[in-house]
Amino acid sequence: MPKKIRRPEPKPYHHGDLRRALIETALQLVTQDQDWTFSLREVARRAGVSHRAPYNHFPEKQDLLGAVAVVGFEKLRDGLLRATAGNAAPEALVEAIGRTYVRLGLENPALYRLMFGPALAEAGPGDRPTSAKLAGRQAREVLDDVIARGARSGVFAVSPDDPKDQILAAHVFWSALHGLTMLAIDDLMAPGVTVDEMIERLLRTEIKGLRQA
Amino acid sequence: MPKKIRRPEPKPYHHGDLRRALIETALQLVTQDQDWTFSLREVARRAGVSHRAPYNHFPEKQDLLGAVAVVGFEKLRDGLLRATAGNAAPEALVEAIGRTYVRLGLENPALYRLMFGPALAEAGPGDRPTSAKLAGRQAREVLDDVIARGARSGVFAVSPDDPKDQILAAHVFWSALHGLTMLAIDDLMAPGVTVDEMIERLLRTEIKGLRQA
DNA sequence: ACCTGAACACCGTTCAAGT
DNA sequence: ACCTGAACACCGTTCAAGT
Repeated sequence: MPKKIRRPEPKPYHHGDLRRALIETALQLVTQDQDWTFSLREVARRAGVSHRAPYNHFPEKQDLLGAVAVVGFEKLRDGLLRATAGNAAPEALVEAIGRTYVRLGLENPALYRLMFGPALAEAGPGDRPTSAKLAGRQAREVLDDVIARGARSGVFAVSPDDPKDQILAAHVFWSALHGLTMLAIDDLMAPGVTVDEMIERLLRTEIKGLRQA
Repeated sequence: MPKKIRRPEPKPYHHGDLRRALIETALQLVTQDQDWTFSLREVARRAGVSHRAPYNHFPEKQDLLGAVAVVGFEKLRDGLLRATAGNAAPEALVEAIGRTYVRLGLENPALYRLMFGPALAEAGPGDRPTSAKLAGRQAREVLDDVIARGARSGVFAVSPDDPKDQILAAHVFWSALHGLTMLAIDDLMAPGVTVDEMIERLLRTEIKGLRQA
């Protein structure tokens, strides 16, 4: 029998899946320390590698930020999907997805900021949309689907046969949710106005604006 | 007659109103170069002073960013005030202020990002809201006023006697406008969806959601 | 009171080597 | 192929002086 074949793990990953480890470490900085302005060197330090090592996996710091944002958007998408899993009435679905969206954003403000902040700045090779942007759009598609269901049921003033019409309606709802989440994170709401009040008021307004006249 | 009393301006402002000059220089970087991540040293360089000089007027870089954001919020407020100067019908006022808000934001994306980004992070002495936050709230008050006018005219489903009700309604509208502006700046809208389409759709939805049933 | 210049402890990124 | 370590050109902020 060879002596040390059973992986003594002399150091966690002096080689191995460093790419994944870096994303994980960065995500930890964002989620646990609520720090979305970490330095690449700090990530490398915590991952136990030299400050040069990340460049073997990400051409620029920007690309690591993008990778973290992708994970964030995937989490958001999963949460929204879970919130709309049943086949409730369209209004109830809109309420569920709206509450979930804002809650997920405020649960991890640093991650939300990163997702919609520096991570989106990359250009992407050849003007193609960045992977973070694509992940963001995929999260939004859950909203599209909820609106489409309302359109098909005839409850919403949205054409069931016109995808563009559904997408526009979903974008408006997304705008409201995104704006509220950002204003809440930035603490820009007037004193005395709570987020919960705002969510309920926003949902009532948006649903009314969406409903068949 | 004395020889050189007519201001030979040996150097623009080796002393003088450096504070204002720094804000002006930073604003130029943001507005003309669309760079809202400038360094303090770069601002000092362009202003023709040593990199230490700004610290005589701003305790931290953050405070200069805050001062720039204040100017941005004042410009936004002025624009919104101008757009709602007449006494048009409530719906027309909402449309005018909405279009103006998004237009102003997209006219200067870097400034809008700065205003709602790093500039808001400061804590402010003793938990008092930062001057940038106060300026942001003052800009929002123009929205409050438009909603209040609609409430008094009986067109909107908002109580004319309940300021909180008006503020909530204004916040919802603000959320939608802010969200759309951010999504547009971040280029997160689905391909094929234009900002103009979005503005019109958003205004129709919000006005419908606002109107008396 | 306001400015300069040197200094400190950091960055992101690159180069030249190591295995 | 992936890693290290030195190096470069920057930062924000502070200290010790200058006027």
